[in-house]
Amino acid sequence: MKRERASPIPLARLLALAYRQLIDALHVRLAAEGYADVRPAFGYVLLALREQPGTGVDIALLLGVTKQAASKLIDVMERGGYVRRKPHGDDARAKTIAITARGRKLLVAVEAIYRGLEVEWANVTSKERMEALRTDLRTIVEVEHGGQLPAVRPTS
Amino acid sequence: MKRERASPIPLARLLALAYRQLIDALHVRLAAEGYADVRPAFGYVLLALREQPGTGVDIALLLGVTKQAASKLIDVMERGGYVRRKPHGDDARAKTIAITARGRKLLVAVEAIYRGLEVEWANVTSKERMEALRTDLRTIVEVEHGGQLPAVRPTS
DNA sequence: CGGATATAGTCAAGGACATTGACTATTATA
DNA sequence: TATAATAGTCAATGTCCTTGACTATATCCG
Repeated sequence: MKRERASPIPLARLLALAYRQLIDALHVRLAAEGYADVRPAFGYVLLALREQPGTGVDIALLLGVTKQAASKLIDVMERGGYVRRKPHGDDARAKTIAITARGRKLLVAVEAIYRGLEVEWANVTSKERMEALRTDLRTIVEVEHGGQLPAVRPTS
Repeated sequence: MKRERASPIPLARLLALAYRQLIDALHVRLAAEGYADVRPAFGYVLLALREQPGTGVDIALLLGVTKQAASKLIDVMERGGYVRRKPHGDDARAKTIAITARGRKLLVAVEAIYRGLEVEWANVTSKERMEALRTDLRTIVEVEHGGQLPAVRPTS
């Protein structure tokens, strides 16, 4: 016990490290399953499109980036076969971006990997503590944003 | 209760949102105190240099980036007056990077802000839950890295 | 000892990924 | 129906990181 007094590890650092750990492990395992071209933002987009298709602007708002950035991301996702652009029925300016079968398969793979990772985490704490972690983080984020989960903005 | 069954919010998303929330609030408050030029990586560097000076390579390893990237960051931090480069006593190739008085003041300000933010978080959960959060995150990260906290790599 | 090799730091070029700005086509408004 | 707002794209730029190349100094080892 040299000097435990110095400085507790900043919570921000712990959050960053835990996040990176999760994301890095996810992408390692995805690559092993044949999804080597997946970028972190893909998941957020596909999760939104799983329920129903959306426009480029929808996705820009979802991610909290400009529509130009969203457009480029969709380019990449479309090249990878995860989404498809189609003409929009009601609005000739807009395009409908829809998830593809491959996109849905990716989501299923991601969810399986996340389940595995969360089990691993629960093994070093406990099922209850992991539940509390999830609940508390959600509460904290929602309170700050008036009960709604905000856009993601994965990086910074 | 429409469809609660759909999909639980991924833990990764909660971690990312909580992290951003903390970092964004920190920088807003720092700017209000006259530290508008502070970048997220500053804190990690200053925290390491608070105990003792280090070299550029030390900082590159700390951040998990190349020494070129570290060098540029140090340029910025030196321009801001938070660190100072000095010739290294023992090694004429190396330079000693030391924290300045302004750097120390910034750390004190950061810590005060973090304390305030963690109190705010504890107000929406509880002191005990926040303690558990910190403990569990630390455990999870340490277990994955053999009992040691790894480098930061803030973004990605 | 002294030549091969490793290391600290920097400069330069390029890449990844975002931004702002400008533009077209279409839709909504007044 | 003129005017303003909106969806999408292209181009240029900015930030921050990387790889590659280089100099100066330190260390290793035959």
